[in-house]
Amino acid sequence: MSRISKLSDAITDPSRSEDVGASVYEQLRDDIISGRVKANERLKVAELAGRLGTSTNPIREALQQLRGEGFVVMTPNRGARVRPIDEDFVRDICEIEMLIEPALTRWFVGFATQADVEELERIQDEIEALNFGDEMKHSNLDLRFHQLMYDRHYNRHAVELWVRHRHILWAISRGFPTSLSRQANVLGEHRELIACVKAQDAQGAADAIGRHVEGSGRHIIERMRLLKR
Amino acid sequence: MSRISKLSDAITDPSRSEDVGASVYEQLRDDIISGRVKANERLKVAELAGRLGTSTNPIREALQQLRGEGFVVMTPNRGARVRPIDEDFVRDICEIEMLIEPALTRWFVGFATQADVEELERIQDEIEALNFGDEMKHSNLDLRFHQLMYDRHYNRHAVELWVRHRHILWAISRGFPTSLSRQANVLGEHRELIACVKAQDAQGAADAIGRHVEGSGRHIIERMRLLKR
DNA sequence: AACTCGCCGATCGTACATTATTTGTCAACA
DNA sequence: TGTTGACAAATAATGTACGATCGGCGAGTT
Repeated sequence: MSRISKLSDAITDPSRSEDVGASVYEQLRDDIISGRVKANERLKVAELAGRLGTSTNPIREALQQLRGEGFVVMTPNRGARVRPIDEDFVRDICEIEMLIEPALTRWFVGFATQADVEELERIQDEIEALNFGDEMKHSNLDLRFHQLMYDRHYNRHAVELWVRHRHILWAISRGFPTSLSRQANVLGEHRELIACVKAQDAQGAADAIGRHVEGSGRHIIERMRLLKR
Repeated sequence: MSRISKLSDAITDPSRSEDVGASVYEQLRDDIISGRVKANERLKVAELAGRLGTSTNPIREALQQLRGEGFVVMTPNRGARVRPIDEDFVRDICEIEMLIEPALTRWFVGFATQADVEELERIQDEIEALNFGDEMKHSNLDLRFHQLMYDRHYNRHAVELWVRHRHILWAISRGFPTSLSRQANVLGEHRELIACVKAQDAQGAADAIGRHVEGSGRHIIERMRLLKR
């Protein structure tokens, strides 16, 4: 396994020239999401090719894919620019999630089995035991928690949207510390969610997940503001 | 000028055989959405290049973009396959729209000016005067109608999602006749929507647009079923 | 029958050619 | 003198061609 996200701010070392391929995409995507490249900055294929130690074709294809996902905007014969990943972007995504996730959750309440509830509780116990000690582990547990609810939903398109949005938000908030207040809220909302599933209260569960998403978005935006100065 | 649009056996639409401006991307996308290429069919770059009269690079880039948008799935060193565009796909998209459009509409009710209402009524008058006589013209008018409501929304991401979904649905339903019952419903829902905007009834408007989307999706799915046999 | 080797086909990466856009220079003119 | 226009050179995107590499598949050997 040779996928090491050898970062590389503005200027990269051409040291490792072998391998790569699809990871050019990941590199560019990460650079955009994490704000290493500035908003609306022009992305020249030749320059990127030099930086990443490949030729132009992989760059071009990666840019096209990113365009399809909406991370860069391209105008004919004028190349690509990075879409600004700012507070508005986070707000936009979170607002969409505040529409989608409650709907997915509502469905889950009508579908969950006793085993599902127990699994949710098990994961939640792990999360609380970990108590935000390891960012990576916490993120994985949290992912499992929500995946358990969404993964079996029939609307694959909506779930994919959720996955993509979650990836983006995670990439943005990676490295941020989670405030104590937010930590408490996360645990509370998860517990409330489980209770609603147990009680078969679909509306309550939807409301809880709505607050969960909203709080998460708010927290990320506030962290972004802090980082700006 | 060496652009000879060398088309193309069974698969191409003869209507625009020499449209140079039509990009490779649009061609492939249309072929997928309209079902001209079968679900899960393999998309070989060399073959497509031959069919569309270009070399392989434009094809590769178009495929990458389509991958970003979710129309094809690609596995490393094994190329691209078509994501099936079936009833489930339409249902998934419509369900998402049934979440997003009401939210956008709700915002519009709180934002609309007198001039907006008048413009809506003007467009609606045109739609009714046309009375589904010309599919293309009707589609454009309908687009203007909804664009007027959504285009100024602050959540660009949500609006883009709407635009993309609308494009897909339009491409699928293009060529289908609209049933008389559906025609009546469309007009009624538009009028109801305008009335709610006038009365500043956000909830009513959201409900109306929800029914509008749901009805539209149902209609498309039923047409797809008819075409299947 | 299972495993290996080598061929075929297709993708992936590199290099090059072409075309479009931007930039810079200079001269004509008010 | 400052502005504008055209034209030329640079810059970068788009398109073409080709070799390298990987995965599948069947023949042949043990």
